[in-house]
Amino acid sequence: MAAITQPPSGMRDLLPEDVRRRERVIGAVRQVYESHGFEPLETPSCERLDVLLGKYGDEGDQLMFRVMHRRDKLRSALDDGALRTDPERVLADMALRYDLTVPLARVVAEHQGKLPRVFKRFQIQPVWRADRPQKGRFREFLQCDLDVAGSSARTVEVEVLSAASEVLQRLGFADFRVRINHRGVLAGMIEAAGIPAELEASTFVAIDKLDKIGRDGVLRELATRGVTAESAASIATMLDPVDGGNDAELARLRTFLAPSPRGLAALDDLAAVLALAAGSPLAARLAVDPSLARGLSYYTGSIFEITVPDLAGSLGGGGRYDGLIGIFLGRDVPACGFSLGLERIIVVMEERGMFGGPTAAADAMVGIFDASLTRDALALARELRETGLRVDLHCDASKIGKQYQDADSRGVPCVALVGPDEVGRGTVSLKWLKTGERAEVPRGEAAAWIRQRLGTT
RNA sequence: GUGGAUGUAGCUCAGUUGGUUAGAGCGCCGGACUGUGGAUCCGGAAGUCGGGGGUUCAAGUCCCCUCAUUCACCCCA
Repeated sequence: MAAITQPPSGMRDLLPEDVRRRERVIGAVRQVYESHGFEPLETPSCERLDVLLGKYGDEGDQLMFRVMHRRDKLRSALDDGALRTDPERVLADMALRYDLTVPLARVVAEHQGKLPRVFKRFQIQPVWRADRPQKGRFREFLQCDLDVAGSSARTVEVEVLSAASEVLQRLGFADFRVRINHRGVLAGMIEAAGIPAELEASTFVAIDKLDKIGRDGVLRELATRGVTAESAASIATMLDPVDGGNDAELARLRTFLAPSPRGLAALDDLAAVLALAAGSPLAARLAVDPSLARGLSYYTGSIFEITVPDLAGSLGGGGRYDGLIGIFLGRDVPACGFSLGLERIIVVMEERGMFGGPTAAADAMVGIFDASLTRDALALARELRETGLRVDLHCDASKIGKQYQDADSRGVPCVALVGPDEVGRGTVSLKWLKTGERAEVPRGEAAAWIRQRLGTT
């Protein structure tokens, strides 16, 4: 039986063209993040299990890829009395990181003395989730995170969202929305609707499905989660859409949240963020949406999500998490961040044809006229490379026509060749494949000839 | 983890109520064309029909299991 050569489910090989596309997108992300004054950070792919568990909610704990104990520790774990009741906890001591936010929180706690009081960091690294793959969802994917730890100023929210939306703008997206809500608003809604606090998390989930299952769907969902019909109806009313934009939405919510001081404070918070964003390119994208909930349990304040019409999930999400670092450090440090999902951005860009044609690996290829002239070909390639051109060398002296064909099939725009005649005259024969133009020029002028055409075609 | 759809050549797909040696287009390789790619023509290679089991005289086709892909749910980037 032949070996299975597919990578593990939900994980992918990236062929050269894939890598080039990703690098283009990553380059844009990095450039924008750096332009906002954020510093790079990298952390290990694994974390201790205790660092990760309990930070994301039950679902998150289950979707973590765990790393088993090795050797003797594995053997003794197999003898552990708790093996049957909690095997995943007993058999594993590490897990692949599930996001980049919890590792950041750990780093802030671990290296507090070495980091600036307000730490603005970006991090572009893969994360792993043992989810079932589907469109735009993978088990290994790259997150592009941007966070500020150490400040509760609302400028942080605006900076983080501005950077994320500038990335998308620069990549050519014209139709994304930045949805924004606040955990305090949600808590206030639940309080005002008379739903007991222990149903809060469950209610979040139901509310979050509004755009997918509609108002009636949310009512049904709330009922199955144990919310009374009266409370559910009250919540549904609070979610009804309003005309007139964000100000009207805030005003409307203010009437519902009157009985909840926490809810009103959260509205003030949201209003502050909107006010700071006013007049910026971000402002036109921002949409207050009381149905946005988000499942990760560490969020405490504003929460955000960026969506486009043609993808069910989001291109990115984030929020404020003022309690997470405190779990590691013992005293709370406010923090807020956003994460763009590289794969999802690429899925949409590919579907929309936003990448254009394939890109070539080299600017020119040097052919080998025959085996006796191999050294001359090597020398020519060297000369051209010294001028900064990307130059491929045909690997052998196959038939000349074949060599031209090889160059063309790889998208290399130019072939340079030295045969016996050229050696005698000190020249190079050049051909520009796209136009068919041919020329024989003195060796020293070959690079200029190529460069001139690279710019124009 | 739950549900649906789909697995035939490198790619896209045909393949009749089960019936001889499983086909096409594109791509690939070679030739026509021994100092120049793309066009045309000619020729060629390429398949454990995802894997295993079953039914049958006979299975790419029917049944079961399994694996993979994909879409949706859950949740999320």
